[in-house]
Amino acid sequence: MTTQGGGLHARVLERLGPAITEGQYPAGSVLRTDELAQRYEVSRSVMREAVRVLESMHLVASRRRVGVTVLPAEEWNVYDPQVIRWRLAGADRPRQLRSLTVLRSAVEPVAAGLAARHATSAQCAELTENALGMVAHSRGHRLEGYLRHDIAFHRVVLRASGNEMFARLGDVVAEVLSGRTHHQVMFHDPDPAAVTLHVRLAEAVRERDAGRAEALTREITIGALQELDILDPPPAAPAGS
Amino acid sequence: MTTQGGGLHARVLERLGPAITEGQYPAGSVLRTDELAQRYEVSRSVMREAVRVLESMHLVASRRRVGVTVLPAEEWNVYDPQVIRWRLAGADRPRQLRSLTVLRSAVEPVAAGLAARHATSAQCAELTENALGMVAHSRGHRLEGYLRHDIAFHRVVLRASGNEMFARLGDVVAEVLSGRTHHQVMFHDPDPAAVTLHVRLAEAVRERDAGRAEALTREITIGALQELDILDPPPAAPAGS
DNA sequence: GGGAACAAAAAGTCAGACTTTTATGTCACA
DNA sequence: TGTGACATAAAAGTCTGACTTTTTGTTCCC
Repeated sequence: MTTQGGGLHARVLERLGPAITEGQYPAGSVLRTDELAQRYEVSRSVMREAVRVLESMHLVASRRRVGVTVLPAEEWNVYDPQVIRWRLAGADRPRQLRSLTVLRSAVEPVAAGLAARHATSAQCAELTENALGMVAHSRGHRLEGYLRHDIAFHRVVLRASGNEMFARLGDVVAEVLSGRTHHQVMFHDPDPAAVTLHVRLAEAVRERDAGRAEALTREITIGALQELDILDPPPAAPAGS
Repeated sequence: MTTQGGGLHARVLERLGPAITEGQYPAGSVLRTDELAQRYEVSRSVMREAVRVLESMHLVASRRRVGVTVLPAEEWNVYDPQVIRWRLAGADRPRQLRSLTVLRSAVEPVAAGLAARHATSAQCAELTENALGMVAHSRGHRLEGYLRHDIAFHRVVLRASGNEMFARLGDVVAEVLSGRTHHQVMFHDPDPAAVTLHVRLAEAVRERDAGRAEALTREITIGALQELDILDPPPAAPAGS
C-alpha cells in the first residue's frame, strides 16, 4: 500500500515529502535544487520533477534567485492522499487522525442519507454482506478480518451516495479505520453496539429510510469521536464556579 | 484569480489540464511526451515536469513503452484546488457545482457547531461585521459587495472551527458562492431570509450556542441545495399506486 | 541618505546522448 | 495449430552541460 513507484523521482519524493510534513524543514526554510540533487544523489532534472510535485501540493514554492521555500502548513493541500499518508506516518499522526475523524463525522451521515436514496441493489447486498462479515469477526481477536469488512462497508456507503466528493473520501476513511485498529487502544474486541449499528444501517439503506440511515451513521461517528476523546465539553453546568 | 504562474511548465499545465478534465482526451487515451512537447512548443524537460504534476493529481499515469495514459475520472484528485478550478471552468460546471454544494451541506453545519465553541472574539467580530456587510448590500443589486461579505463570512466560520480539513474548504466554498452569483439565476436581490440566517448565525456563535449555530447553518445550506434543485424527492405518498 | 547601475546567485530552459523497461512480433519447435 | 523463447523497437527515464532569465543585494555616485 506504500505506492513504491518505480520512478526515481518518486523515490526521492517519498523521502523529501515526509521530511517536510514532519517539520524537519520548518516553514520558511530555503532549499536549493542543486544541493538537494547532490544530497539525494540524483540529477537535477529528477530533483526538479520532484520539486514540481511538491509545489503542486503547495508544500513548497519555488522562486528564482531565492530557492525552494517551504510553505506554512496552512497552505498545504491537506486533501492530497499522498500528503495525508505522509502525515499519518509522521509525528503528528494523532492530530491528523482527529481532524480526519471530525471530517468523517460531518460527511458520513449525509453520505449515508444519500446512499439510502441512490444505492443500487448490488450495493445494498455488499452492505449487508460486509455488516455480516463484521459480526462474524467481532469476537475472538479477529481484528484484521473485522477491519477489512469495516473499511469495505464504509467505502460502499460513500460510493453509493452518488457524490464523487464523498466517494473520494473512501481512502481517507480507510486510513482512519486502519489507524484506529493498529495504533489506538484496541486490545479487546470491537464494541458490540457499533457492530449492531452497522447491521441496522445496512438495513435502513436497503429499506430506503434516509433519515434512519443518517441518524444511525451519526451514532457510529459519534462513537468514533468518543474513542479519540473528542467529546462535547458539557455545557459547564454553572454550579461550582 | 487565475494563478498565472510565470513558469513555462505552469502555462502548459493551464492548457493541458483543462483539456483533460474537459474530456477532450477521454479516459484511456494515450499521449506521448515528445509529441506533446512539440505541440505545445516546449522542451521535453518542461513537458515532463507538467506531466509529473498531472500524474500527482492522478489525472494521468505514465508507463514505459506505452506513454502517458489518461485516467478515468473516478481516479482524479477531485479535492485538488487546481482540478476544481479546471472543472468549474469547463463543461460540467453544473455537476461540479452540485457535488460541491452537497459537500458544503455536510461540512458547514458541523464546522459552525465547532466554531461556536472555538471561535476567538476577534473571529466573532469578523463574523458580525461580515453579516452586517451582507445586510448592507442586500438591496439594490449590490451583488458584488454582498458576495464579498458572504465569502468572507463562510471562510471565517470554517477557519474558526479549528479543524484544518474544514479550514481548507474555504476556497471551495468561495468558488461555489462566486459561481452561484455569477453563473446562476441571481437577477434579483438575495433572499432576505438567508441574510437573516447569517446574522443569527453570527449571534449564535458569539453566544457559544453550538446547537443553534449548527441548526442555522443547516438551514442556510438547505437553501443552497434548493437553489440548485437538489431537493428531497418527497417520500412518494402511496395513494395512487 | 537615496537612487541607479551593476554583479552574482539561483531557478528556468533547452538540446542531445544514453539507459531501461516492456509490449509486441517472429520464429522455431512440439 | 499452439506455445514458448528470443529479438526488436518504442517510449519513458536519466544524465550532463551550456545557456537564459529573473531577482536580490551591493556598491557607487550624486
